[in-house]
Amino acid sequence: MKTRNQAKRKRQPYGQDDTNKEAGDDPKANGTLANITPQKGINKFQKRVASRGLKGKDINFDSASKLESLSKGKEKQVKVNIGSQNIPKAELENSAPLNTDDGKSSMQVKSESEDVMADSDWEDGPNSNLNSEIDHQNHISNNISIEIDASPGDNTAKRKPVRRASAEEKEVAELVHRTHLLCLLARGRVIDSACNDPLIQASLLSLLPTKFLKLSEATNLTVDALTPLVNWFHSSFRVRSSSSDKSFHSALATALGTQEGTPEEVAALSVAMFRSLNLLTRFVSILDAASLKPDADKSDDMSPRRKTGTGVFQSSTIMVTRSNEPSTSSNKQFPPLDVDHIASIHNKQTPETSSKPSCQSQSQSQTISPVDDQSNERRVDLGSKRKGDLEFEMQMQMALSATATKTSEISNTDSFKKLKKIKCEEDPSSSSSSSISTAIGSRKVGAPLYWAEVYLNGKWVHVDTINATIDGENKVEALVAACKTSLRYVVAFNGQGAKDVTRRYCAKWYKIASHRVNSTWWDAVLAPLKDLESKTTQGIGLSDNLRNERASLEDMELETKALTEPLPTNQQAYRSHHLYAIERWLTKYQILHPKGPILGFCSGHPVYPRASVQILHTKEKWLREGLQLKVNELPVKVLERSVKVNKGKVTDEDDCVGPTGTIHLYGKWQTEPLCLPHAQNGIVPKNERGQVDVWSEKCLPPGTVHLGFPRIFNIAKKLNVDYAPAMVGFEFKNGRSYPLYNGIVVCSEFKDMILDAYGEEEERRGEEERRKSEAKALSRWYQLLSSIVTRQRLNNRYAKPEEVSSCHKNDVGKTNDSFDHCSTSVNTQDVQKLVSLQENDDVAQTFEDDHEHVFVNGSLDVENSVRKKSCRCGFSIEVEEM
DNA sequence: TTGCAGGAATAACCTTTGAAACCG
DNA sequence: ACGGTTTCTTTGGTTATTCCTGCA
Repeated sequence: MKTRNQAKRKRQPYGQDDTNKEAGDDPKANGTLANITPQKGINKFQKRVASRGLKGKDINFDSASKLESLSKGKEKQVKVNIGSQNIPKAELENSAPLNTDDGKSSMQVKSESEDVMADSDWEDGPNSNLNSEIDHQNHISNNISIEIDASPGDNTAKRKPVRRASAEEKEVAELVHRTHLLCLLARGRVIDSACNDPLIQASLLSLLPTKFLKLSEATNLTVDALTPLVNWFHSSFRVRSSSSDKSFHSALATALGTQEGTPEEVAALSVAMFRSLNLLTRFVSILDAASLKPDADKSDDMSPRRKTGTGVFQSSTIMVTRSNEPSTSSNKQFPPLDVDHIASIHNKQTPETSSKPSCQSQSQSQTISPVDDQSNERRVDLGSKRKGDLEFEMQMQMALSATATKTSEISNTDSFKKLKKIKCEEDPSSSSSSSISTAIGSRKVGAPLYWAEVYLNGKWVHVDTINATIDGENKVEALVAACKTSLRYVVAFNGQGAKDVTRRYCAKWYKIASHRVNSTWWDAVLAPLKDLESKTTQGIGLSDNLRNERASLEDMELETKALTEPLPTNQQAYRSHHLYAIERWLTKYQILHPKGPILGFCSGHPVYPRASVQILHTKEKWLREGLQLKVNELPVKVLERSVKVNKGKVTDEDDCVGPTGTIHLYGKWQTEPLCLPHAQNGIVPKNERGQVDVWSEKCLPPGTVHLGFPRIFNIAKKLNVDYAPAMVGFEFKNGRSYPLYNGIVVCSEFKDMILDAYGEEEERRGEEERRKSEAKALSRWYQLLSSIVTRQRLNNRYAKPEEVSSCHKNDVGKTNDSFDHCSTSVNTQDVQKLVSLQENDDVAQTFEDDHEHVFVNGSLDVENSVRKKSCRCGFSIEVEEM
């Protein structure tokens, strides 16, 4: 049996910690990719999309987003439906005492709308004082909408209504997120396997200048040795922002032929090239999955692409679907610090780009122009791009043109010279930002989404040929952030396997942790892939030992990185930081134990390791976990009992804070495994209520067992065995909690005896039930047939001769029909006997008269102490047995 | 302009073992 | 007076999270 609490825990938790606890629900049992089906997510997602299409008028996303745009000062007419409580403003004003369940939101809307509507037509509306109560009710029950004419000057519209995601929306978002992740993983594996194609590798080798061929024989390659190769590749392969609908493998071949492709293809080609040179190489991709949080997807969900069903799941280029995050401000396109040079380009380029954009940039501006037919590139929804976005994209394209065509014939304006100059001055890694490629349809333009990792001298080295960057793992995060992409999952693919290497590229794990899916699930998904990845011997014949060493070395490296994260400088980060904590952000039920060591300070607050944070519980709650307090332990924290507990009781007594007015909390270190009194002489130790609280098996007194069967207490009682009702939880109803019982607790030695007797008793009960139901059926047949016989007899006696024959026929027909339907449950012979009995004149005579029923004792229902008595005429009554 | 702190708002979670009135 | 039955009632405090505002 499930208590309410247990049932409620199905709800999706917010926190990361809680998320991990939820692992039990996850499809991790078999750990293979095939077993972790995205079907549930797809179904829910489709359902949601479908429902969105129909529910345009609801207060949900649609209205909320309309109001949101209203708040941004655009003049719009907005319809607001407040669920079923849609009351015109005039009524709202005149019905102050109106007490509705949703009264709060009604009033809220009212106050927020008052000024908005001051100039509206509402003033001319009918006087609601004239409305009768009935009219009023009608208004409420009919779905009336409020129309608001908002003008930019309205200051009440400044504050947009806050609509928060429900638990269901969160669940859907998470399922979509998981499904998307699985799709992206699958995509990564496709690319990885394409990189192993011998034909492609051979073609790449044939393209390679001979001086690089010797790299394949070198043993101790350094980063520097790779630089010329990377530069050569960077200059030989151009990044194009379009994609085709071809399979990835053939698209890759095409890209190889034209030496031009999407970032994904170019990165894949670079991986293939390294592999062709016998370098152990991974294809690395940022899995930019749909957001885990519902709100972040709001703008996306409204986009036509998803609405028409050609979204993430059907796109052939999953990696480059549109951004999930709404663009908020053009200024945010560039971070202030780490990528200063981008900002400098931004500043320098703006006047020139706006005045004379190059033809190249125009031809590449398919993300801006909705009517670009110059190429067969996919058309992309304009969405809600603003001036800042457009500017940014133009500048990006300028930058792109500058690098992608630096050896070609395209205009060689001053701006390009400047770009190149900047590029040369900067170190190779930061130059990447000026030569950022463009992902089609993405507002996360230029984010490095794909690169390679080459295994050099015992270390996986970041190699981004698209941006001509080597060993720039520390810069990826800043670049990604600069391009409004989130670096939540960085996955390295190799040998049909995959490994999460996010840690290598992420300095501030606490910032992304909450945007990542439940780690238990993710680890379970990756476990088989990680195995495949570590087993791969791509190009190098490694022994098992060496491979394991390599894998564990990397694991250690990532682990070290995870454990040595720098202290955040803002306090808020410590609220849910996985490594550090400060005292002020601890909850009521948390404490630092031991209080130390101090790892540093943040705004004057000492920083402690998160591992020192301990959960506190009351004595009772520890008991439920099978733990009891050690002797002489004092509470580490004492809380004032909440007002509610004292409410309704005599306040005078409770004003003085005594032991009853406080809550004593203890830490786990103050507890020990539960040591309950042992059952003795067949007597079950009971609590003060004469029962046993069975929160779990741990809470059972030693020597006893829990028999969770209905009615089993009867058996124990009958056998004269000592027992206690098993209280298994609470049901919360009507503002109160009721204990839930499930079976009994008895001493172990009686277990078999009771179970045997219970089995027999249940068998007997089942038999009795069946017998009763048969008897009931028989009795009903009896009644039916009696009435038919009576009717027939009346007809025979009083009806005219011609009617008799027809009536007789009808009745017989009816009876036969009934037999056809019910003969299975009732012995037909019995019924026939009854019929013949009733046809006997003597009996018929009895019924014919206004006879007095004569009841004979029928069956007794033992459970309800009800005896059923029947008259021979078929009439029966139920009598309670005293 | 940006990031942070702090406050406010909100959704979800957690709570956790009758009593008074009535009637026969 | 007593014992059994019916009716009443349908939380609200705490926490996590997010949004907003003001400030540096």
